[in-house]
Amino acid sequence: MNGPPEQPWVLHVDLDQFLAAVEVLRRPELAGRPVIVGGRGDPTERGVVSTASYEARAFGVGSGMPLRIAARKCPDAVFLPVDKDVYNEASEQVMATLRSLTWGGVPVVVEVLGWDEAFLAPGPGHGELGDPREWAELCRAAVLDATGLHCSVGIGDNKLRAKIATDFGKPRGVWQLTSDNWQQVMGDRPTTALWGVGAKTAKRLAALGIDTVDQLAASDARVLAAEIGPTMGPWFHRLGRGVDTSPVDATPWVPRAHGREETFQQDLDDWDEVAEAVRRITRRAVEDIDAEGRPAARVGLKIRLKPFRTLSRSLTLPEPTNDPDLLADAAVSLLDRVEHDRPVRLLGVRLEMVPPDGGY
DNA sequence: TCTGGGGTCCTAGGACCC
DNA sequence: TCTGGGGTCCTAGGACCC
Repeated sequence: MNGPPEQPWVLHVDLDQFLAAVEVLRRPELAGRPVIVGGRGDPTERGVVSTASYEARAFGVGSGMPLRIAARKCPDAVFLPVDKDVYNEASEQVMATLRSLTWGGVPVVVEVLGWDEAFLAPGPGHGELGDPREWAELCRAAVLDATGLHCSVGIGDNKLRAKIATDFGKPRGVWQLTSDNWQQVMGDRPTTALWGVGAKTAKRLAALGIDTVDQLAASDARVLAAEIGPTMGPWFHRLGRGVDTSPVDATPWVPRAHGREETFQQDLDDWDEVAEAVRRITRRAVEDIDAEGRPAARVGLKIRLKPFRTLSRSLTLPEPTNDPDLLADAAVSLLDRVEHDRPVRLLGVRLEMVPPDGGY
């Protein structure tokens, strides 16, 4: 089954090694060198790799890897700090370029997925669309021309298939995945090849005798519903068949929450210091909800203890507020619900905002 | 060897109400 | 003496994604 009939094709555009590419763009002398962006750019600190350039990936460096390990694998790499403002700016330039495109005589619909990804579909009332591969190449050329950044494009008959297709096209390529070749391309692959199936879910499915996409597609949806849940079970079953009817939707994304967190270079033993850190991190989170213009309705605390264990605590405020002191007090009060018996490695404060139309 | 920081959505159980 | 059935809200935690 495909997406909605008015969107016969969906494209997924994904920038190649986005953070590293943006850094090379402003420092051309780095071209061809292994570049690793992550943390504060100091591989002796606690932190992980956000993006490694293809040159660095050749040494076995990848996203999520601790910077210290990355430095061991690739000692000659250039380590750079994450510079959000610059990536935001580059991202907006890319998205503006995509929004300016037309297909079938009308503007495309663009759904932004993050810094470096977007879904595209022909807009309502479009005319003849031609070969989507040709259009995908035009799209790649437009992004390169406007920003100097390379991207890959997945073509699908729905969002799910377009998204999965992109990986096969990387880097700097185009790949098409539809109901015609879904089973041939995906059938023998493990369930983790699907968007939304991670290691934990794969293990649960394996316990039901489901290891491959084919087996998931052939499974009994009622059994999955009973074993995994009435919502997730049938959804996984649809994933196995590549079914997705959700439209590409240009409605601007409305954030529901903002959070800040911090991993300490040295674990905190002193719980007065922990409380102080909670206050400091809360104030930073308040900046984000202030920028949004909506007060917080709930406060959540995330705390990682050593040995490695992550806890969360949360509460609903009596009244929504953006008062930094009230929010800091609320966040600190959540510490009372955590045993003070182990050193703290990470603290996070999450503020859930009042919905924009919700009122209160 | 050590495991970031920013998010979203779903589930399950308890409290509470009618 | 036995405590239904439906609904909402709150909290903790799991899983996943980029």
